[in-house]
Amino acid sequence: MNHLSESPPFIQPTITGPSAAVVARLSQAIHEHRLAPGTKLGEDELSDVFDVSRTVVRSALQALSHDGLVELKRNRGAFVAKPTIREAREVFEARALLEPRTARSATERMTRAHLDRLHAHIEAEHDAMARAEHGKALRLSGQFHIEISHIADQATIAGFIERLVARSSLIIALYWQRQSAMCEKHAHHALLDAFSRGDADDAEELMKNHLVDIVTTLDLRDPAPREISLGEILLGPSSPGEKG
Amino acid sequence: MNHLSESPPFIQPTITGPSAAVVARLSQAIHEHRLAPGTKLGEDELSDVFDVSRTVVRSALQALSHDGLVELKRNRGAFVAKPTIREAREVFEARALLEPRTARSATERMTRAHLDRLHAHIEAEHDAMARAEHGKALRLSGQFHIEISHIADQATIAGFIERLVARSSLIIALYWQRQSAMCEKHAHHALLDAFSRGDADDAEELMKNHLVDIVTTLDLRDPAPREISLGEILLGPSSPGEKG
DNA sequence: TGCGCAATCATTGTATACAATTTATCTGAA
DNA sequence: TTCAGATAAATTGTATACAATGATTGCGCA
Repeated sequence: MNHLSESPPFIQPTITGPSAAVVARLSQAIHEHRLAPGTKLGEDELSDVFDVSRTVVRSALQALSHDGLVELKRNRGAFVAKPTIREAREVFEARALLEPRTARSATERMTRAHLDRLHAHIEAEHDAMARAEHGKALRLSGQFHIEISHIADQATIAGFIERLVARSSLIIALYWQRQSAMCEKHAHHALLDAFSRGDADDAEELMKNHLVDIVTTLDLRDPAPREISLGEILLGPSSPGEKG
Repeated sequence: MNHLSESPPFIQPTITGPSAAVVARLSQAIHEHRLAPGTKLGEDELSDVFDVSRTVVRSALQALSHDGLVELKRNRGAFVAKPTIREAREVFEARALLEPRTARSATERMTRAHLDRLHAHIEAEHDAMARAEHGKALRLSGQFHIEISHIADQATIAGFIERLVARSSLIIALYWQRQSAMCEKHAHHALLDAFSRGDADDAEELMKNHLVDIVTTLDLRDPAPREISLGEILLGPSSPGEKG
């Protein structure tokens, strides 16, 4: 179709060389929910799959861990990150702090070329949805936010938003309630409309509401399934079976 | 004196093991301006100094590069990062977006223990200033902001602020104008006062102004010293000596 | 004398070998 | 049968050896 179809992932090239390719493949797989949170990422296995040495695999895993996509446990290995409910809330609080203002800045700097690019992006999202390619649709949906942050032309903040969007993908994988990603499409259309009208106030407000909507579709109620408290739940606090 | 005197650096343990120690030593040295921006960080040299293999040095350098303290140039080596004026502006725009609201949140969660801790911190800053230990004073000054972000109890945002403070240290090393860090002390005192009064509005406003003050003490005017334009400056635009 | 080129040197990037730790399996006794 | 302990296998952490790239120096030529 267009350049968005197989576009490389969004993590900017903090690292280069072969490990960058491994980072790209892994992060794309995580963003498309082909790798579920908690999945073990064995070094030998990855070096075998990608036909590179463990050295570059380890470098890639370290990079991914810095971006919050992978969790490294010493002497235990690498796992696809599994954000807790608390972390999920924090991520969207941070996004609420950064993205509305960024949408405003983007509006002020928006050019015709930018608008065309965003329009093509939404088309690609729509396409993926229509073909029921949910993973790809989700990845593109996140990338839309990143495109906006880049238009705002604040590399530092854009970097933060990239990290937050990446973690949001994991959060959605874990805590998504409904199957309807329809609202996404509508919200993105509305944003594009505000951009094309040059209405910065509206863009800021729409982004703010959009983020609230996303959180609303998540189930972030405090769950019981914490292994530590299991004994307490069954036996009451300070049971003799649990030591200090 | 107290635990703040030789406290470990603030980068939270994303990595563990020997490389964490290398990261700690290097980042502290950078924060205290003992390592100037642009300094080459040779792998062999570092592995010799810290008595570890190049493997762990490389891991440490990669971690530092992700935190923005070190710049990795492929096949060229690692250098202490040298933020441009543009990046400097971006960093403080990001801080302006995050820190005032964080100061508000911190106020709302502030306990007596937190207040005592911040008070001790300011004392340590004052001490370092009095002894003319400028590097240490600067590091503690940045750490004050990080302490506040931790009190706000938003790990994700706190992580961003840590990165921004780290880069701010480099920015100050490059673009500081006056020698007077006095304003810092006063501003921190005023913030502590707002915290102890539980005045969230005031804390937010003070933090906002404090950040503006810091930027004011920097010289972020567009400079000529770009090597590319040197020829143009001396010979006029599109001189035959420079090729496209 | 000044410039361009080439060979040498130094440094970084990658792969592999070894050490340390964790996990799984097996044996044996209660 | 079940649990504990010990041994074996698998995996990760670290060090070192080799390859590739970039910087430097010296030579030759104009």
